[in-house]
This record gives sequence, C-alpha cells and structure tokens, in this order.
Amino acid sequence: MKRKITLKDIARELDVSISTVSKALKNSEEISRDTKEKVQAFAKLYNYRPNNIAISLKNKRTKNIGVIIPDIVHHFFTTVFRGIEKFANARGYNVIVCISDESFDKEVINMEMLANGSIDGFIMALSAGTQLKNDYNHLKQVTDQGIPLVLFDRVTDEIECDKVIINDTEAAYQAVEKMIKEGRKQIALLTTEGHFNVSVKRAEGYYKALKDHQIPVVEDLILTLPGSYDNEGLSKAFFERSDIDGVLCVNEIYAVQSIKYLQDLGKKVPEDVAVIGFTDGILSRLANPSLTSVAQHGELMGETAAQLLIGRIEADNSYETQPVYRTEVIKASIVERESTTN
Amino acid sequence: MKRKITLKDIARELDVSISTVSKALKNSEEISRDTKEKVQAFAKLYNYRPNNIAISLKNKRTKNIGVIIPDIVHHFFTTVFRGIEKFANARGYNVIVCISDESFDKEVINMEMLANGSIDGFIMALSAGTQLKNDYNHLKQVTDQGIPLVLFDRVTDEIECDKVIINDTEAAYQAVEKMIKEGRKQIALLTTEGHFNVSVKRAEGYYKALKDHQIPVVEDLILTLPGSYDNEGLSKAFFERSDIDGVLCVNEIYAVQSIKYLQDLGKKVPEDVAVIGFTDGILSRLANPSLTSVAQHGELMGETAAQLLIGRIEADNSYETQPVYRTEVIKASIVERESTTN
DNA sequence: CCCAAGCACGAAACCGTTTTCGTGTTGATA
DNA sequence: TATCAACACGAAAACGGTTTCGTGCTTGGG
Repeated sequence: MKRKITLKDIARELDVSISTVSKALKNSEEISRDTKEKVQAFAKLYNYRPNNIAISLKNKRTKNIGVIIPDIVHHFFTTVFRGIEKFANARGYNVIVCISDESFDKEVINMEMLANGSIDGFIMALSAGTQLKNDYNHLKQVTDQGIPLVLFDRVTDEIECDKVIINDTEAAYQAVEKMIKEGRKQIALLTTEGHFNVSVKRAEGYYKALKDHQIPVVEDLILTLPGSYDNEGLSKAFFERSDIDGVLCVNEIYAVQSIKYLQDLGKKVPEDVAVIGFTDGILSRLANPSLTSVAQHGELMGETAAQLLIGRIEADNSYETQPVYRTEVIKASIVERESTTN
Repeated sequence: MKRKITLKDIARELDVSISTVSKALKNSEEISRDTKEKVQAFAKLYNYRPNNIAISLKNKRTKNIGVIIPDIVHHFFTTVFRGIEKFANARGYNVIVCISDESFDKEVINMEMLANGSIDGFIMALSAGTQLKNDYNHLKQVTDQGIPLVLFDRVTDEIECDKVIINDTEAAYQAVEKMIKEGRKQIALLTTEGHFNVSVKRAEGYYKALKDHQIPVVEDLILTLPGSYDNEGLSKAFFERSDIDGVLCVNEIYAVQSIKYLQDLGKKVPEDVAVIGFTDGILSRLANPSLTSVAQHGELMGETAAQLLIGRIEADNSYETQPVYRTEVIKASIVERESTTN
C-alpha cells in the first residue's frame, strides 16, 4: 500500500524547500530549469497529486456543488440531475447529491451539513414538506451567507435567487387546446394536491384553455390525488362516466394508468378518449398506445441551472452589491404520439 | 451578508485563545464553567459551525463517499443510488456522484478527480467501456492507495475488493423454469452484447434451465442487441415466427417493447406468449398487461454496498494486513403479474 | 574594485481546526 | 514558608497546500 505523496515528501527527498517544489510543479518562472525538471520528474515518477482538501481550505473553493432533490427515482429529477452533472463536470465541478425525500426536516439537515464549507453553491427543488410548511429560513440562511443558490422546478417567491422553471401554464394550455381542436369537449384533469406549485400552474393552464374556448368547467371532471408520483387514489370508477373524451394528467404515471383503465372499460385511446401527460419519460415512449406528452426538457433545465450557479460562483468576487437575479424559463414542448389524434 | 464566523473570530471577540474556544465548544473538562458558558452562548448567538474542510484536512476523513455509475436515468441504478444515499446519510456521510456514461475515459477521470482527498471510499458499477477494454488499472491504483472500494452489479474478478451482486443466473433460471412449467417450449431470449457481465450470467441461467428440462436451444430464438437500455435493433420481425410462446428479456424495456410487438402481431400476452423481464421498475408495474419481472432489489443492494464501504472506512485503522474481502449476493425474486399465467 | 540588479531559492504566513504540551496562578499541605 | 497538585488556559505544531516577501549569491557596468 503506497501512501499518497505530499509536497513535503518531495522537498525532503530532493533537499529543497516546500515552496520550491510547489513553484516548480506550477512551472513558475522563479525556478531554474534544472530544478523544475528534477522536481517534475520526481513528481511524475511517484505520481504526485495535490490534495484537494488542502487546496479547498486554502482558496476557500471546493469545486463541489450541492444538489438537493426530493426524489431520485423519478424520471424528471433524474434527467435534471444528469444535466447538472454533465455541465458541472465539464467545468471541473463535482456534485454532491442529497435526497430530501419530500421532507422538510431532511432538507434542512442536508443543507446545513453541506453549507459548512463542503460546497460552493446549491441547486435544489423544494420538497413537498417545505412547500407545505411554507418555511424557507434554511434557504434564507444560506443566501445570507453569500452562498449562491439556484432553485429549479419547485421554486418559491419567498427567496430571492436564480431560478429555472418551465412554462407549465402555457404547456398545459396548449395540451388542452390541442384536445379541443381535436373536437374534445369533456376534458378531465388529473392533478395532485395543491401545495405543489407546478400542479397549480398546470391547472391554471387547463382552466384558461377551457375558458378561452368557451367550454364550461365541470368539477366532476377534475380529480385531485394525494400522492405525487404514485397512482394511489386513482380508480377505474372515475372513468366510468360516458362523456369523457380527453384527459390531461400532470405526470405520466397518471396518464399511463388512465389509459389502462380506459381500455379496461372498453374505451379506445385515442379514438374515444385522448390522453396527454406531463413528463416525457420512458413510460410515455413505451406505453401502448404510446403517450402524447409534455416534454419538460429536464436535462436542459439541469444544464441551465448549473450554468447559472457556476456563473455566480465564479463571479462573486466582483459584485458585492445586490446582484440582479434571473429566472430562466425552459419552454416545454408537446411530443405527439399515439394517444391523441391529429 | 454575514460571513461565516470562525474560531479565531470568537477568540478575538471574547479575548481568549483559539484553543480555549475549541475546547469550550467541545465541553472539555479543562475549561471552567464560566468560560464554557460564555463561549457557547456566543457561538450559539452567532450561529457558529465548524468548517468541514478544515476538519477533513485535520483528521484525513472527509465523510464523503464517491459513487460512480454508468447512467443515472435508469431505474435500477437509481434505486441502488437511493439505497446508498439513505444508508450513507444516516451514518453522516455525503455522497458525491459521477456518471461515467458507460465510458472508460470518464470513469478514469472521475476516479482520479475524487481519489485525491475528496472522498473516503468508492462505490461503483463498471462502465461498459471499461468492461470492454478490460482495463482496471484505475481501480488498482485506488485500492493500492488504501482507499476502500465496493463494486456492485457490474463487477470484475480482476480486482480484489468487496462486491455486491445479485444471483442473476439463478434468477434467469427460475424465470425460464416458470415459463416451462406453464407449458412453454419455445422460449426466446433477448439479451445485450456480451461484455456485460450480467447479460452473460442471465443467459447462462437461460441455457441451464432449458438443458435441465431437456429443451433444445434454438439459436434463432436468441436475439443479442447492441444497446443496453435502448430498444434499438429490436424489431417486430423477430416475433413473427409462429412458435414463440415465451420471452425472457434482460431488462424491462425489451420486455415492454416485446409485449407491444406481440400484441401488434395479434398474439395475446400471456395466453399465447408469456413475457418476463429483469428490473422490476415502474414500466413493469404500469405495462398493459403488467409485467412479470425479476426484482433486483436495487435499494437493498445500495444499502449493502454502503454498509460494506463504511465498515471498511471506519475499521481500516486496525487491520493493516490483507483483509478478507466479501462478496454479498442479493437474492433476486420474481414478481408475478399479468404477463405470465399461473 | 564597488555597487546594483537579477537570479534562484527559502522562510513564513495563511486557510480553520484539533490536540499536545507546557505554564502561571491558586490553595492546601507538610 | 516551601512544595505540590489541581486548575484554567495559551502556545504551537500539525494537516497539505499557496503565496508573499525576503535574502544570499552571481554577474555586469562604471
């Protein structure tokens, strides 16, 4: 077991000072060619690598970014994470991931753990618990310390920072409008409980589309489910009413499940009922019929968030004054497949 | 913007030495009650938190573990990761994730980045590129340095370290046997190219089950696809032969796609053809018919890997001699759903 | 021959902790 | 009154680097 070699080891071995070794390895002009070659050769031979921790301590930069997401076993967050990781890695940053599991407490604990020097900035999506509690002191503390923060998807107006969101309302509007243009009139909405910002915004788009096309809102056509990714509470009974001819779902799980129930009830998708979901994941592609879906471009969202964050991190030497925060809007797009007609 | 407060700040403010502050905060017996109370009150007031980086440098322990996986947008890896994160977090460790994207080079770069002090140990699944190249020097380097390493799922015999695998061969055997007991005789195998260890092992189980039940192997019933998670290369034509009555797929994507093609060809699942996949993910649950699938218990796998790793990390002060490495086998189980009969 | 510039390198501070090893003061004891 | 613990605290080294600021030596010009 060869232990890691340090500057001190090289200095001792070559009978020069630590500073000389350090400079020689950085190819400093101060050091003679002879010495530089000697040191560099020795370092190569013994595979010297500077200790990241020591460097972090010295320059107060860790080159780590903290990502806190509610769940990882979920296609959307997963793609966002891939975008973050990709961009960050290309810029020499590593990514520390914490899963809040939709819990306020875990979110707080994780942030505090990382905020004490482990990372240079945060990227996060708020947990359900946090949105429910409406308590953002942990975020405030972080930003007050001057640690850059970027919120994505599940954001809040309470905190001033950079944000990346998608145009949920318009996307839902377009999805509903598409079904209306197909001649549908009784369009159901499957959504989740209200503390999710995104669900509310998608519902808004649904209402607005109906209104703009003079279609009355039928309360019985709107089903609000408790879980966020589970299809708990969704039953076949909901689809038994004979007049439903379209369904908008705030995620793809609901959508695929809806298709299944509709088919069980002898209704044809898309002939009798059109179905559109959010989150254009693998489920949408492989469903039968495949699912027309609102693509949220998670990877782009992640890249954008990482770009914003790293920009802040690497610029915060200059501006000490109140910076102007940006909110980037990622445009969702509808991917048309077999669960709608043309 | 309140900057972070340090021991030195407290010491200056309270007119005591840094050592006194440090000890007072640790409730050392050396320090008088008066001083301790004073220091602790001040620390609380100004919300003092020790700097993680400094502590890491001091005790040469980062409380970070590095996870390197080929892909994150994949249900199995995602669940394993959740298991790792869960266990690690409960033990006070953070998780740094790098995605190798199935590339040997990225795997090497990521490992080198993290191996220079950023982490206390690695958990990883080998990338396709690495298995293809059969070059494990980067792993050897890491273990030689005394950094604990745990391999999971995609492992190699070339490296001595702790490993966590599932009993792929037996699971595939059982899946095939199940279909045979349902009276199936022409069972197809959809697998991926050979450099994936797991595919090979699953194929072995397939062969063995056929052999044990005196069913001849029909080469035309075995389809080897290039990608690992994409259904590229999988076409409806494969299923046109009339005699197929069972399909074993090495992942759930192939399985769901197979169901779709079979249905398109007018064959009924499971009446005419049974389908069993690996990776019991959301696709399996929501497919129509829902998919009988081999559950790999990824979360348990992740927890096991994290437990092994943290055990090594926290024990490696004692044993300097060659430790005895363990290989934990996670037992896969078949989750029966609608794509097979009883 | 003297002085100044320039070269090549080293000493030391610093980043924020922890921890060992003093050390000055007090009170009790012989 | 001299001695000795016990007490309460500080100085300093250490972790592994970077960086500033000397400094001794050589050399060239006057």
